[in-house]
Amino acid sequence: MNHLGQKIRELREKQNLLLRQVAAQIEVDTALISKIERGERKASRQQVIEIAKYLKTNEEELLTLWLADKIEATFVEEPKIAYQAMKIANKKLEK
Amino acid sequence: MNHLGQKIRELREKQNLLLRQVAAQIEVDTALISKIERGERKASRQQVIEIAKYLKTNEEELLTLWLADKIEATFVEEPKIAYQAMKIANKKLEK
DNA sequence: ATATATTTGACATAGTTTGACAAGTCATTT
DNA sequence: AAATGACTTGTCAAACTATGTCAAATATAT
Repeated sequence: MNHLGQKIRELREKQNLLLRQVAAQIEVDTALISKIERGERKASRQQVIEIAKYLKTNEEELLTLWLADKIEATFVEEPKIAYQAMKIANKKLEK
Repeated sequence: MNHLGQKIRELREKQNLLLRQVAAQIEVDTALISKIERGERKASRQQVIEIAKYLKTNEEELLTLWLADKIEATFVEEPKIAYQAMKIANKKLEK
């Protein structure tokens, strides 16, 4: 889990930006960005879009990581049946 | 979506049981079972277990359908990126 | 040591989910 | 055509969960 947060942190550090700077841009508290990067809190869809814009990165890529985190959170409590359930869910996508 | 509800209805009808009978066993309102079967409401994990017991079917199989529904619900609003996100999430399971 | 950056925990509040209830439809029986 | 039985639908309060902020704690850099 936490593909999104790791990616955001990587992008932010590469550009030498502070949490506070990202926070100011997307108009939330610094603590929230910190939590998002460490996977302690989920970003909203809209926040992901704004972060992508500010970090000048591909919006769709970030949203994909965000969604992957959501999917993983769904099955993390059910390791025994997760694989089989994923297989079933996947059928929806092949159509 | 709604693998679980369809399966429950199928099992219930095969055994000629009424909604009200299932409802009584798992101690909820009939309306709730109706909604679960039609996918209007999610069953709780515990309800799935109790339904499996009462309908004399494999608990793990029902829980797998229940989880598949939850996974599908996660990506249904994101059709464009769902496939790629599923691919990423899947990596967790191959380990 | 000080200043700056980040993390943590607690909190209020906003938002969502839950299950029950009452009223509704629809099909069958009397 | 009224009554009955099975199921469905809409609404509501209560329970639960998520959200973002604040203040304080900790870590890092100068």
